[in-house]
Amino acid sequence: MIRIYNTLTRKKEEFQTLEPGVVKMYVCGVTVYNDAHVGHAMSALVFDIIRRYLEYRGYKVKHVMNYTDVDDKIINRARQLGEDPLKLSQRYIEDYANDLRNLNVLPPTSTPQVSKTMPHIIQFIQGLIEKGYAYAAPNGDVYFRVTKDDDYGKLSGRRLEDMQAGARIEIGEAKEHPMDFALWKAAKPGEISWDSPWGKGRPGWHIECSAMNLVELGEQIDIHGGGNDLIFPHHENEIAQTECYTGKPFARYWVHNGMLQLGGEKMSKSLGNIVPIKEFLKQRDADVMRMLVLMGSYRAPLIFSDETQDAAEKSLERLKTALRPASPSASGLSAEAASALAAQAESTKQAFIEAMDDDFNTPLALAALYELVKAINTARDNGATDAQLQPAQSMLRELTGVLGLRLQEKQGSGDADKFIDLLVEVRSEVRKQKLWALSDLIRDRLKELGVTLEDTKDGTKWRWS
RNA sequence: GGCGUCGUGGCCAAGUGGUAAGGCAAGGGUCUGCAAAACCCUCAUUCAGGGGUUCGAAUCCCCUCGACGCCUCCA
Repeated sequence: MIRIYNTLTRKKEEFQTLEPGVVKMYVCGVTVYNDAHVGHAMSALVFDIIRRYLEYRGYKVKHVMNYTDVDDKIINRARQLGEDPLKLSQRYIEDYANDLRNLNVLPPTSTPQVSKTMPHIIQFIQGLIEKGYAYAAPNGDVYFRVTKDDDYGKLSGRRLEDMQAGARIEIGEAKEHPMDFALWKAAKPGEISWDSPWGKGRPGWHIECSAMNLVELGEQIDIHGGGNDLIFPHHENEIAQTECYTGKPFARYWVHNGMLQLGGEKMSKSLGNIVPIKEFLKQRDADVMRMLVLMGSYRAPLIFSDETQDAAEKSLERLKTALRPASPSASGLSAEAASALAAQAESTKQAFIEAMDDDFNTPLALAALYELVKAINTARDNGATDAQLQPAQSMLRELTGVLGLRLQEKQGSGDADKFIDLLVEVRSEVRKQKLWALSDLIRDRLKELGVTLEDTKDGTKWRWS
């Protein structure tokens, strides 16, 4: 039985889907106006891992991730660049999709865009007005009437009175209540706009997700996800809109990932302390970013530093060692030892599932994998053949695959490999003559070039590092 | 000011009532010409601090201190 922490109830709950065997999952994507950073990557990775695990457990997952392609920031950026806003956002949509691909994130089953959902958004707003949950102001804006929604604030645990106490709220003249929020914004001169019953304009931020959910997944969904910075106001307002419109509970489980921290602060575009995904991938393998996410709880802040990245990289190395082949001169394992290894593979799988079932406890799941790593390496040291290692290694591949790790050995560039082979061969001759200084020089210099040599009783092995 | 999350060894981190997982780093050992990798051993009487509940608390309650997120766009 899978248990998931639900932000709405602040508790772990048993996971039961609306429809047996099918998970409807909606995850808030990004606003596309510049390069996505590793904080976005964290969120994408968290929900990719959740999706992969649910699929592993036999669910069919409908994974919807939206693109906000109509927004103030996009309009401003487009104006700066003298570019059409929708062309600009389209460019960044492709760019982000590419970043996700490079991070080995499975493509969502659907990626709706605001600009392509306009009729549904307008219809949604119309419906809210008809039911008295929204009103059109004289200036052409349409607002949601928070006072009409009895349980407004239930997701973030706020009360309207508390929020009014906040000093930073400005009372818009057109609003009935200071916390009323825009469903539709009247167009300013020269701005991109769409026709509506309330004049030319564009949707407010929150309504798009309500509308896309309805179009893509229906009135009720299983999982609604996103970063915990979206809990208020975005998801709060989404619940309000959708539940007032449909009269039904919206999402069963609200799942929020913690923020990625750089230098003790949240990484965000507005703070400017960002590391773009592309920059990260120039320095490190995609697995490193994923490992970083796996090493901590998805709900907790993730510390992004050179130290944590190094640790993630080393941990990956450790997983990879277990996948290396047996010694060619292996004498074979006793039947007893071989079956012990098979037993370890099975118990690791059970422990892995148990850990992941408990709110996707990836650190605990990794601990289970390291047990298998140790068992495999010990078996190899004790003379296991490839055939004997294979079942356990397949299990390790299977489980790390569920987490989305590729665990590929580093590749060199182009034709270098055969020259390294040659160099290693020459060095072996040098070693036979016990010319240690020369042979160590070759090893050290290759190390500097990113090639690690290991002298074993089966000869010298090398790999890119 | 309000709401929320949280504070576990040098670093990352699991554990939410039964006596501290795991990874990285570090030290010692086996192996090696020396390394590397692997394997073995060591590494928190203690869980921010102070009270309380309990036979028993890192885990529950209260207080204090501190960090982070949200209350404005934000994954």
